Amino acid sequence: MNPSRTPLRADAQRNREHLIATAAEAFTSGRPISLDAIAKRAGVGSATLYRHFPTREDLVEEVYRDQIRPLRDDARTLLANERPAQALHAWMRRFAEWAGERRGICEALVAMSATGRFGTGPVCDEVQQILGMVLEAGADAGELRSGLDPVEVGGILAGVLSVAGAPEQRAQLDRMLTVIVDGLRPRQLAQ
Amino acid sequence: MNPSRTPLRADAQRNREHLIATAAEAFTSGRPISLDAIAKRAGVGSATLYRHFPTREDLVEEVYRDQIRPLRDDARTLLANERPAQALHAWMRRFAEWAGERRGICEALVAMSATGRFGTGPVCDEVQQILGMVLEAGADAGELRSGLDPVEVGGILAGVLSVAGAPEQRAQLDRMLTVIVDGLRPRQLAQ
DNA sequence: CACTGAAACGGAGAGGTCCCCGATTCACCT
DNA sequence: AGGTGAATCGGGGACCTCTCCGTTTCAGTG
Repeated sequence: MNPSRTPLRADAQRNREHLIATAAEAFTSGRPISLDAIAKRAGVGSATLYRHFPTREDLVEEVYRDQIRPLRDDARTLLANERPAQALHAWMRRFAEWAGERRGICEALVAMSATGRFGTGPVCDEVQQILGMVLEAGADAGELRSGLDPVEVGGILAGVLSVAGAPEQRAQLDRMLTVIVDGLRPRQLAQ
Repeated sequence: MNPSRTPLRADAQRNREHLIATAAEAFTSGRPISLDAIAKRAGVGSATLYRHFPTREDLVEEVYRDQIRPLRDDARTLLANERPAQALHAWMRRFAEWAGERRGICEALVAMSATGRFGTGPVCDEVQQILGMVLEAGADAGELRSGLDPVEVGGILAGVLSVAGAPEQRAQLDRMLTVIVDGLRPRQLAQ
C-alpha cells in the first residue's frame, strides 16, 4: 500500500497519524476548519502537515478511509435485492448522503477527477471499485452498457455532487441521477 | 436589466466599467491573477472591487457577457441542420470549447449552480435560455423528454465540465456528454 | 455657489493557503 | 555512549480573499 520503499521515520509516522486523528475530530464538528488550525491543534508546524498531505484532498482521503467501507456492503445488498440499474441509482443516492455528512469529500473527488487522480487514494479508489462492481453487474444483465469506465462514471457523479450535493438539493440531485443512470443504459437499436 | 432603482453615481459607474475592462484584459493573458491585483491595476482599492462584484463569479460573468452571444447563433444553426439530440450534444461540446478558452467560467457556473443562482447573471442566463430552446426543440421532436429544466441540465453540464473541462480531457468529456444526452431521451416504454 | 447627507472609496488587517530554509531529531555505525 | 548524515521539523513570510470603518466625493438644494 505504501509506494515508497523506505518506511517513514518513527517520529514522522507518529506525526502523520496524529494529524489524521486530529483532522478526523476537527472535521466531524462540521464547522469549517483551516489546515493551519489542524496543524496547530496537532502540535506540529503547518509545513509538517503539508509535507505529509500535499493537497487538502490527500488529508481528506486519509481521514475517511475507514468510513467508506460500509458503502461496499451497501452496494452488495442493493445488487442482491434490485435490478442493477436501480441498484446503481440507489447506491449513488446513498453515496450522496454519505458525502453530504462529510465535509470536503465532494470537493476532493472533483479535484481528483479534474487532475486525473480519481482512483488514487483510499476513498476514491473504493468508490471506483464499487462502481466497477455495479457497472459490471449491470452489463452482465444487459441493463447497462458494457465497457463503461468506472473512473468516468465516478467523475460524472462527483460533478453533479459538486453542483447539487447540498441536502436541500436532494430532489434536484435525484433527477440528475435519473438522467445519468438512464444514459448509462444500452443504446436502443431502434432510435 | 439593472435591478436597483437608483442608477449608479457617475464615479461608481466609471470604476465599475474600468474594473471590467481591466479584468477582461487580465483574464485573456491566461495566467492566474488575483482579484486584489486586478483592483490595483485598475487603480482602485480592493474594497471597491468587492463592492461592485461581491463574488468572483459576478466579475467573471460581466467580463464574458458579450462573448457568450455567438453561442446562441451556433445553437440555432445546429438545430437547423441536425436532429435536436445531436444538436444538443454538439452545442455542449462547442460550449466546452468556448469555456475552456476562458478562465474561471466553469468554476463560476459550478458555484452559481451550487448556490442556486444558475440563470442569474449574463452568461449563465444566456446558457439557460439556449438550453431551454434546444431542449424544447428536442421535446417537440419527441427526441428528448419533455419537462426538462434547463437549470438542471445546465447544472449537469457545469458539473462534468468542472471534472473534465481541461482540453486534454476532451475525449473523456465527450463520452460523458454522450451519457448525459442519452439520459435526456424519453424513457423507452419497453424497459 | 457653498452646504450637506448619502454614496462611494481605499487602506489596513484578519484569517487562509502554501512554501522556504535554517534548526533539529532520528537511525545507524563504531 | 558518541558521532554523523539524512530525514524531518517548524516558524515566518509571501500571497490570496474578503471586510471594517474612517475619509472622501458626488449630486442635489437654498
